[in-house]
Amino acid sequence: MKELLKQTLPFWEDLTGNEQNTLAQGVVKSSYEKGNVLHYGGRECAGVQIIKSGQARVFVTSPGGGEITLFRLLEGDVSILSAACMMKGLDIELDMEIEEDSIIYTIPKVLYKDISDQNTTVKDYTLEMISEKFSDIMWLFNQYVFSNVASRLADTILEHRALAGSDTLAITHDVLARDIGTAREVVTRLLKQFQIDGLVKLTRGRIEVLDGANLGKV
Amino acid sequence: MKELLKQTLPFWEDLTGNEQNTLAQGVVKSSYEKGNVLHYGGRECAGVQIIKSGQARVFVTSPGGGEITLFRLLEGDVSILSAACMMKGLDIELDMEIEEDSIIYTIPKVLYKDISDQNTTVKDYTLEMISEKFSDIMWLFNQYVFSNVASRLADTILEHRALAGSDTLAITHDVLARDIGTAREVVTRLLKQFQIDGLVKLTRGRIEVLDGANLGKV
DNA sequence: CTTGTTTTGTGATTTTGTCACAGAAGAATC
DNA sequence: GATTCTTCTGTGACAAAATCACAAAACAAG
Repeated sequence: MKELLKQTLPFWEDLTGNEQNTLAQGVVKSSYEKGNVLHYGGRECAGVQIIKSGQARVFVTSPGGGEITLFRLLEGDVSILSAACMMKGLDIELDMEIEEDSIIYTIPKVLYKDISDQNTTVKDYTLEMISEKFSDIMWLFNQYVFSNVASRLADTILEHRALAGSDTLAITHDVLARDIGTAREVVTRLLKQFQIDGLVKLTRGRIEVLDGANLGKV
Repeated sequence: MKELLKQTLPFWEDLTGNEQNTLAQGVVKSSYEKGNVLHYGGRECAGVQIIKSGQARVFVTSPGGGEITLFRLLEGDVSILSAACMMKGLDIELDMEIEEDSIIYTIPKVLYKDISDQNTTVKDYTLEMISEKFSDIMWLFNQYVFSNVASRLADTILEHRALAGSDTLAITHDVLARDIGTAREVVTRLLKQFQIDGLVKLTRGRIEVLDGANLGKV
């Protein structure tokens, strides 16, 4: 247990032995199945989450049902936004969908807050993590506002390729549509064109990247 | 001078007399004329800025020349994002356009950083301000992604009305287009429709809100 | 080898963005 | 006060993307 915390929390060594113990004892382990959806927002949130195994997708939702993926959490990632509610001034609504059966350790918000109040290194870490996510989302915002759908789609496919570490992706048009915040039909039509252009090869539930270099230039 | 700092910086009273003096002496005063554009981003930034008088608009720019306004700075506001470069992990590109002749006091980034490193209250303030901006931009992102242009336009008009404190706004279609990140022609067409619907009255360089209540429901 | 479910494909329509100008309102100059 | 000049607004034509409404495959399970 302490081993996991030591590996994932950069400030671990700066904690006192006492703080380390409190943390290690307070951490809560949970398992989630693929398809589960958690919600953070308003005045309620889980706390700082550590992904022990599995994969999750953090996204925003429109009243009309539309979605756009902000980022994914992979094994070893630490999610600070799931503790947003404890930050003064930070009031955002997020959903998290478990994409692969996951085991997640949660540092309850009160526990994290106490340690953060006492320990400057932890506070610095929090600020840094928030800043990082802020940057990520600014980047996404720019992409969304200023790029056309085709190039956003191409980028997402390349991201998924990097994630999978393979040219063959087990992914549906629907997932891609949710990632980039558009309609499934639009993705289908564009992929069709990508295939005609020789960039990808399509089969049901599967996309094979044939020409990553040119896909990146779309 | 100290008076201004005391009024705008909530952590002022928590500083030591020494820190207060260092700050007061280090602050730089500058004046900017309407139309000036400043850029923050990458590894360079001004520092924490205090708007003594005037008005400015902070926005992002696309390679193709498109713009979208993130927020405005008014008299008495403190801009923390203009010091983004000193925050580890926070790497964003922003522009700031002076909309009214302004006098701005800047706390140089090194100075702010030193004080922030020594004083927990200042660090808390920084985290809170960043979080607030993060929230604002998440809200904007949601608006942009999930609302149609008409309702975004209506909302912006109402914001400008609140800002001006009057139903008659001295504003051009172009400004509104930059605010909501669309083309000027689109704004012209929509405003035309708003006028037909009896929501606003249009004259050159001027929009009069006739029915704010229904404009909010667009 | 049916029956269901998930995924993909397509046409028709609407909304929004882009391009290319034309016209109008004010400001500046003669 | 008439004329240029500049800024702002209006519009038609077209392209890109979103939305709606289904149909057709592909696969899974019984």
